[in-house]
Amino acid sequence: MYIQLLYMKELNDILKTKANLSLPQATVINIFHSSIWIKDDFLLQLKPYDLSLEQFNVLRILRGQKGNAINLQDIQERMISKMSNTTRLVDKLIKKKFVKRTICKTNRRKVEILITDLGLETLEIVDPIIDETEKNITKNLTQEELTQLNTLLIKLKNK
Amino acid sequence: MYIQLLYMKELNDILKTKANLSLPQATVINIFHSSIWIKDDFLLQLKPYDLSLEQFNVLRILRGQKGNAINLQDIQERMISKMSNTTRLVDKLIKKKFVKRTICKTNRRKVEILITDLGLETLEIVDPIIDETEKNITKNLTQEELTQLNTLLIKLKNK
DNA sequence: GTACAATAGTTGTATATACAAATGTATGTG
DNA sequence: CACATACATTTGTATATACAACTATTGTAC
Repeated sequence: MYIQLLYMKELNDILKTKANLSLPQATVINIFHSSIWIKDDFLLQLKPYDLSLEQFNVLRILRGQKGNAINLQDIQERMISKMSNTTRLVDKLIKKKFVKRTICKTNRRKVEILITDLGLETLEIVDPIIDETEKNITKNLTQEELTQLNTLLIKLKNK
Repeated sequence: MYIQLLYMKELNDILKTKANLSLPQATVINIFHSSIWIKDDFLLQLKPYDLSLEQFNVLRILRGQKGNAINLQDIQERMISKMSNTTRLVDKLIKKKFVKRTICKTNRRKVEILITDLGLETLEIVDPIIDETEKNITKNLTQEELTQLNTLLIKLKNK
């Protein structure tokens, strides 16, 4: 009885979820699944450091400024997902003492964000972990296949 | 002055975001960007019908049951992202009168979810819009390229 | 210089999601 | 049949995100 139920369920899965998918549908689903799969892996790695994926990314953006401050708009442009509320994301990084915020002297509407030493030190620890995760995630594909995948994804978006 | 600033900014973008990316890094970023790009498009299309992407997906899962009820666990297994709290997602669909919930007679721990006529009618309207969106999203790639992309994405995840 | 629009961020509110604990129900063991 | 355990869902709480309204500052036109 149990075995039959299991069999029915698997059959169902195949019928309901795998079959009948058009190529556009399958593509969309596969991209979603890949993205979620990768994101979950990253979050797992970042969790011990109390960083969300986007917080980690913003820290890297700030480090990329090499000591120069950067304002919120410019951060937003470089973010992976253009989420509304970079203010509050930065608030959280401030609370953790990973960044500092000062008001721009030449234009007081602007805010200048700068990574702290603690932020830099944290990146030093987390970076290799993320590198390793990225390598691990892509390890099933050869260099050529990865290049191909990137080419296809870029072509997908750009008319 | 303006032109120079713009130039500097673009140069920066190239240096900071495009260059120096390893193949694994580029792959991860491209998958994220594709996913976000597609999701935003879907959300835009679904917005007039007050449906989130996952709500729409659950409605389609329920329709796939062809009149049979399905419990929360089984819904969850078929969802795109295994988000915690299918209860509350279903609550929202109930509030919109798209689904009904009853307690399973043979196992009262379980809950049986069934799509309503209103839910089915809404799907009839939204389905072609989503189909069109999917086709539009994938229109830059040929059939062979889409097949290739799917093959690579599947290979990426499956060891 | 006053008035108006544009810019840069912030705050409020609603909804979404993650995670843990709690509730209620069913099942297996002695 | 009392007990522990497993199961299916719900609830509580914290955080994340989306969107709109708001504040403060700057630029521009007259």
